[in-house]
Amino acid sequence: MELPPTLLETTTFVLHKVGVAGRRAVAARLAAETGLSLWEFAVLATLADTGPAAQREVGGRLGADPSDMVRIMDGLLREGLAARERDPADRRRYRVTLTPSGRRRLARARAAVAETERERLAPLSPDERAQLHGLVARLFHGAGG
Amino acid sequence: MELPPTLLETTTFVLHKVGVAGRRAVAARLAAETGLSLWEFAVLATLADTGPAAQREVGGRLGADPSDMVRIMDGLLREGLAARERDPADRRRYRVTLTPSGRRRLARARAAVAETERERLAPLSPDERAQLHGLVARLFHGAGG
DNA sequence: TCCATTAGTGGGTGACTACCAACTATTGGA
DNA sequence: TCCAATAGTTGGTAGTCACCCACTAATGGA
Repeated sequence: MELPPTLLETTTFVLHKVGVAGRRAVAARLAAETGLSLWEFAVLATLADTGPAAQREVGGRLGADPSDMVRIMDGLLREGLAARERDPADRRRYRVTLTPSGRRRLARARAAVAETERERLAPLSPDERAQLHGLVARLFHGAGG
Repeated sequence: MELPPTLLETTTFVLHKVGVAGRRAVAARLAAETGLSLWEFAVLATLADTGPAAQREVGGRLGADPSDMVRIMDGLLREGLAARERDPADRRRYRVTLTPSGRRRLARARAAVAETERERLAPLSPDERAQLHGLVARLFHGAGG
């Protein structure tokens, strides 16, 4: 692909290409090494980072539709990576928790993601990687998610 | 969206989010101000940057499937932004050219893209924008497109 | 002259994403 | 006690994206 200068000079364009390729790489490795989808990984990570939570709260954090959350959670339950029980204080809610098995799977997933990350960012020095992360993080927050 | 640290610390993740949001913003503005899709813009830009070319060559440069190129080109022809005639030297090929009208539309499109780019990258100083562009460009080439 | 190859075309698919509407069970306040 | 609001669930849609196959017309070399 010998892209024309007009496109190569557009930061947004290159950024998008790199972002999509990166996401694909992470998703592929995650699936191959842990059997998890990106959404499943995100949910497990959320549970680990913020503790047990209602299904809707997890979905809200990740920007996932409640109806999609159900299906993601179904998969995690089926594999015993997460557990859910009704919240005694409000029985409409679930209290979703990470199981020990889920915690182990998450550890493997983190490693897979980190490894892919290392590969993809290999052209940059550690300083540059930190720079890049800082810049896109600012854009991320600046754009309101 | 209060994303969990695990995801926020993953450069690939944030990069993807920013990339997709940026692309959407550019596409929306492009559509609103010029009626062009991103692919149509890319094709016009390619024709302007590299001169008249066969349909397949344009598609090859952009990484677009030949069958998709046909449909994109149909739209451009319908609006009189591009013209195609059979290449006399090899009548299987088309020789696709940019019309004056296409050139004017492209100019407007470039302005729309540049404006959106300015908005999206507003949180960064000019130096930082250049830095970001340099970093992602290296990743783009490093990853082989 | 025959045939493998190439440019362009038309029709279509499968994956993914992000949605939406309608429903049940439950809650908490009027 | 009644009811609006909420958590979760089910089923389904619409758009995009990147493909793939089969076909025609034309080419150029054996």
